[in-house]
Amino acid sequence: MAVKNMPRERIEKYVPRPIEDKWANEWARTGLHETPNELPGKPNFYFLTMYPYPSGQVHVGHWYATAPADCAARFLRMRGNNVLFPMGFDAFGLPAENAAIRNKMHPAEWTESNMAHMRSQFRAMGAMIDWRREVVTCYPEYYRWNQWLFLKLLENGLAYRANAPVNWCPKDRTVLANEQVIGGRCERCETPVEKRALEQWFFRITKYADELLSFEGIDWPERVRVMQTNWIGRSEGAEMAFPVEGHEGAEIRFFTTRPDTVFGATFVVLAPEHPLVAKITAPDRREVVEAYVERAARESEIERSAEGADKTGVATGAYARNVFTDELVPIWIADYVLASYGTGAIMAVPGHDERDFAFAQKYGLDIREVISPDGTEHASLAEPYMGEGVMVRSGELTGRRSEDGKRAVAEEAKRSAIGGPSVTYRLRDWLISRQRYWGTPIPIVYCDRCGTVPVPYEHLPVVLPRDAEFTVEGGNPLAKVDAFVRTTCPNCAGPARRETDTMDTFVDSSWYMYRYLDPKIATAFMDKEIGRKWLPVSQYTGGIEHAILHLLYMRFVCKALRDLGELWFDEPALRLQNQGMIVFDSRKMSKSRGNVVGPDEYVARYGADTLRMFTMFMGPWTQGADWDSAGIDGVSRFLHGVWRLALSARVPGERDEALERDIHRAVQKVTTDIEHYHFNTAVAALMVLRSRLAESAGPTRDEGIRTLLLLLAPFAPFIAEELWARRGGTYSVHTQPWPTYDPDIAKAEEVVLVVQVDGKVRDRLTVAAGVSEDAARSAALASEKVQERLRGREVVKVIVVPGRLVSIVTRPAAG
RNA sequence: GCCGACCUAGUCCAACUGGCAGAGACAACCCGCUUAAGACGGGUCAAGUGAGGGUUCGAAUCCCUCGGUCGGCACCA
Repeated sequence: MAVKNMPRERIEKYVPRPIEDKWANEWARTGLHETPNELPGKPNFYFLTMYPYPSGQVHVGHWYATAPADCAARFLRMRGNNVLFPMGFDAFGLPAENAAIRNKMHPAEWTESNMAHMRSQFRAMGAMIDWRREVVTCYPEYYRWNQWLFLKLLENGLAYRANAPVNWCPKDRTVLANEQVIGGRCERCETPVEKRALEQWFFRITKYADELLSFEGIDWPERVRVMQTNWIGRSEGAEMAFPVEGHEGAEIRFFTTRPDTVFGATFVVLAPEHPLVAKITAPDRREVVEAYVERAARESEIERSAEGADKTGVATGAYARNVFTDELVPIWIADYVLASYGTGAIMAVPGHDERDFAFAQKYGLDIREVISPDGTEHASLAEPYMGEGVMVRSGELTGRRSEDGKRAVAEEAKRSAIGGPSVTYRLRDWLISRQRYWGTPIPIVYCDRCGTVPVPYEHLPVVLPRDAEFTVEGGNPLAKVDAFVRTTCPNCAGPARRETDTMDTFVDSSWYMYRYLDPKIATAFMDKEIGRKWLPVSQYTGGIEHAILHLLYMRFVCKALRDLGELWFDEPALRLQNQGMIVFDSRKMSKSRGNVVGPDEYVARYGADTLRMFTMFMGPWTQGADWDSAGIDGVSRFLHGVWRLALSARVPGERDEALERDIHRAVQKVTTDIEHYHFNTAVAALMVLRSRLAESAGPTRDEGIRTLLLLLAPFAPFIAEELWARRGGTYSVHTQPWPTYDPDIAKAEEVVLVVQVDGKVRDRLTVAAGVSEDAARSAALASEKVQERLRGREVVKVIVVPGRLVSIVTRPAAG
């Protein structure tokens, strides 16, 4: 190759670090990342990415989340939008408290120093963060609005206190939301969770269950929608009640999705925690029942499910009347019935439910067929039949389709005032109380005279006291701070005690996107004037691990605030894009596993630009990746190559139309790839363009280099800025308009047309790109090689795919 | 157990609405540069798409069965 033999030009070596430091300073000095609330002629675009927990270092997981998001945000800015890309810290939470116990350092100090370090790391990354808008949730300026939110919800019946069996983590010594219990274990420390009955505060998210099932008007990934839908778990059916025999007024209420099977309800099962258990248990069964209830309370969910399909239970000795068959059926208790779902009781239909079948078999209870697939009665059932069919042994309803029977039974229940059609959800109300120090104090005071009294709005914030003792024995340090606990009642001025529970940190993150707009405003949770310019969020990105928890709470709070007249939209974020998780050796990275990969050494060795591009190059962003730094050299070589290319001397030559086409193609490819978050293929397109330009000459080469730098800017902002400046471009490359492309130029002039005969490629013809179907067909049929194959055969069919191929189908010629 | 995603060169990954399996990168190998190694630059090599079946002129792509990996849910009545 000609280029190869030319004397190598002496070009200064690319040394990333000094350049990156220089531009980071320059950007800060010139306020390049400060987004105004309005920019004439440019529409606002709110690009939100999930804020991190200030664990102490920005690890590669954060890079994986942030660098591609930043790339997309920068792209949108170059495309003419006024883009807001804020960042903050989810600064409350357990690790700070645990660190306090370990290191004798106050959680506030620990958090503060972590945030300082992480801010500088984000700066090194080059992300276009507008730090003037930073939100830090552990500052009173922030959390006073958590308290305000709590009071608002309380005022409107959306927050309440209840004694409920809750998930208790014995290690963290706090209550957990259902969402924080993974497989019966604490999400954080993996300790088996216990059940405890405690007075706790809840947010009434279930009120919005149905609305949360609708994703209308928002463009969210199917995967997240499915996960949230399953989590909410809407079930349609009927609620009904059977009276308890010999206990006037007592009845067992239950929910069923199969009211059509009620004629097969041969017993009733209560959860061990069901309030009626003590009342109805027969005297001779009392001892056994109490022992069972006690054992069930003691056992963790892990222990319970460890018993697997082997169901346990005891009879109460009491009976209920199945009002449809008019039979007396025994009432049992068993822990396979959950107190927290439906009414905590079921009608058991062993013939048509797997669990009830197993239970009935074990305890010798009646199994009756009431739904038959074909309408014929069977004497016995070898296994339960769960499908639809024809009702049998069902009184007046015998012979009906089970689908109709559902409605008929529910209506009958309504007519006889024992129940009616009903909907139940798997979703439970959101338990927000945490027995920990490092969180938002719940603004409630308990007064002996006035009871539970909300702290008046004008007394907010209830400030978390600084002095607290953090001990290994745990318990809530806040409860031991006398000066905090002891207070006066806002109502009667008498002595009172403060609530010492703090809020779940998911409360903080359920509305932080509103606070970014003006984190300083002291008169409201958000500056609504500014809010109208930005909200709802145009694009939200974040880890798929938040598909349920955070994203559901955030939607709920948005709807609640809307109903309180504080917001004017139904959904907080119009579009959502989830990146996959970054793992190490196929395992989640976590501090406890000690497999967290720190990015700093890579930044030191290769520069931030290389690491940024590498996080985007590893594979499809949505898919996640196994961290393997093996490929990072490829990206590094690419940037070195761009450096040499951009600083090389001009090469004299003619205009190059083929190169021009390649440039337009690259612009097209990179543009559409970023739009679809296909960063990996966009990087590949940049690599192609670089190598094409490296072997080119003339004015088109110069234009191409300019275009390459513009395309590179969102990916590798530092080197792009440096090279742009060195080539005489005006500051900053990041405020230049994004290059445009002409699809006509990008299109190839000539294409290779593949000609198949009976599925085998027989010839390739070079034809003009826009060639008509007819022309393609005749060209193919005219080909000599094709003619050879057609000898003695008859053409049955010719398929033409414009610009791609001609497929000729033949059969032996007749005769 | 149920639901979903994924499985393509040694490795990570591309491939539009079904149309010649390859864009890019790593590794390996070769060449250049170098006293040498490394670094750097240039090049070469490589799979018939997890297995089996089906639909189609044509399947990595659509359908069915099975296997593997990873998620979500998991006694939810």
